[in-house]
Amino acid sequence: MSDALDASLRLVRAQTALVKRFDASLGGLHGVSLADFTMLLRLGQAPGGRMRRVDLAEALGLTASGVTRGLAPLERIGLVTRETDARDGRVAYAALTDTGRARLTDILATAEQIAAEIFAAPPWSKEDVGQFSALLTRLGGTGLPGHTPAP
Amino acid sequence: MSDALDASLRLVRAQTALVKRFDASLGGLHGVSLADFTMLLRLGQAPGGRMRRVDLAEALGLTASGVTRGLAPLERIGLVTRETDARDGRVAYAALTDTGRARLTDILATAEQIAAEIFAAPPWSKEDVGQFSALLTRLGGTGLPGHTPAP
DNA sequence: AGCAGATGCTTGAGTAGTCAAGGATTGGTT
DNA sequence: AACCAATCCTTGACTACTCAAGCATCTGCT
Repeated sequence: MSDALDASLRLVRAQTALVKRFDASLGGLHGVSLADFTMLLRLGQAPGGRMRRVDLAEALGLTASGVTRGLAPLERIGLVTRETDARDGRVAYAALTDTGRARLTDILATAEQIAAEIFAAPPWSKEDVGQFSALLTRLGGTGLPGHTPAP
Repeated sequence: MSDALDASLRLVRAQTALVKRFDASLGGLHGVSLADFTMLLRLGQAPGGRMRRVDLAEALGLTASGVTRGLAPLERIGLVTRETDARDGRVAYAALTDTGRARLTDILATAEQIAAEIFAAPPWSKEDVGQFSALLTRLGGTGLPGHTPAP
């Protein structure tokens, strides 16, 4: 088996393990999944804490229906609200509520901690993590805006 | 946002993109998903092309029920059969059929080609891929047995 | 003005997994 | 010999997505 195929299969395994770990900690401490957190985080990075739902889908690599379904529980528990556009009756915005913004701060702190733990053990040097991230970007993660790994 | 969290989120994105690509090509050419291929591949690596279902689950990072559900369509189309253990009535084996083995050969060739394409573009040097794979191993991918990336 | 096509969003149906519960079989302990 | 606990596997109910279809609204062309 080639290194390339080996790396591909390992990537799949690594992701499921990583998601499981985030889901366990985020779910236990804050009652949200990694997918929930990712949505909240992306909204938090947008100006005004709001985005058109279709743009959110694009930014997260989901379909429009994935966003509809994913936001529903967050709206239900009051972290996100739906807002309309005065000019265009088709579009609906997803916006962080004040509660949502506050919760996001806490959740982000937990997520940072989990990520730090994951990459704490060798062979992860600080440079490794940066390079690893850069390499992953090539694999389809356009990633999040405004982030450039430390040189 | 830390590099560690950034890398984690990119990993998730990269995996979904990679899976989509494999699924599209493998599905189009052979009618199987990446998950199907992974199951067949693991069986193919086992002595006699057969494993206890519970061991297959462990090897793939799935639950026992995930294996039951995942193997069902492969049994239905005749790539895998169920075998019993003469000594222990509880266990059931999953075994590649001759057809399954032949199909696996073809599918593997396609998978190798896809992986090669994915890692063909810069910044992927041969060493990068090997190191990348080694780093991924730390993230929970125990990976597949018997593979050591080229030095 | 009015229509055609594009855009934004939701919904129904399907897929791939999880967990929890349950049935069958085995093996160890008395 | 009889039971109790552990092991293997499947099934029902759920989650989180996908795609395809559908509805409402907007925009550009005539």
